[in-house]
Amino acid sequence: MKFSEKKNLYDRIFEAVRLIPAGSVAIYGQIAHLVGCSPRVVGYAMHSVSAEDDVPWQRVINSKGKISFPEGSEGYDEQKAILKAEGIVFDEMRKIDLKKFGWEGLL
DNA sequence: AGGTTGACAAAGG
DNA sequence: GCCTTTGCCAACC
Repeated sequence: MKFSEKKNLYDRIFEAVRLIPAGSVAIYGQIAHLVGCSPRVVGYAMHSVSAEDDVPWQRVINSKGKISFPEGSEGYDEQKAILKAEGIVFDEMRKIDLKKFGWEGLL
């Protein structure tokens, strides 16, 4: 029994994202694998998340280790601020070192 | 009911 | 290392 698969797919994705510990980040593909669907759906679900939801969507980034928002946008700035507050470090290219902060999942 | 879109990923050129 | 193509699956129009 992994997650509440009785719920909708989005809810499963949200739960998976909630499992990400502070100070770590996960890529879409990882979440997708956890819930058993394609990364696109994860991205769509993230966009569907509301501020009222208790989902740390900011800890979910793309496989390049970068924030999936266009730089200079509100979402980008906010997400970067939160991640920095959680201890995530950005390099010169504004990328996150997945070697250190990459979430190992349920490993 | 059907076509398009999407905060993506992996492989190929 | 960058751009293009393919796969992917659910939500949205």
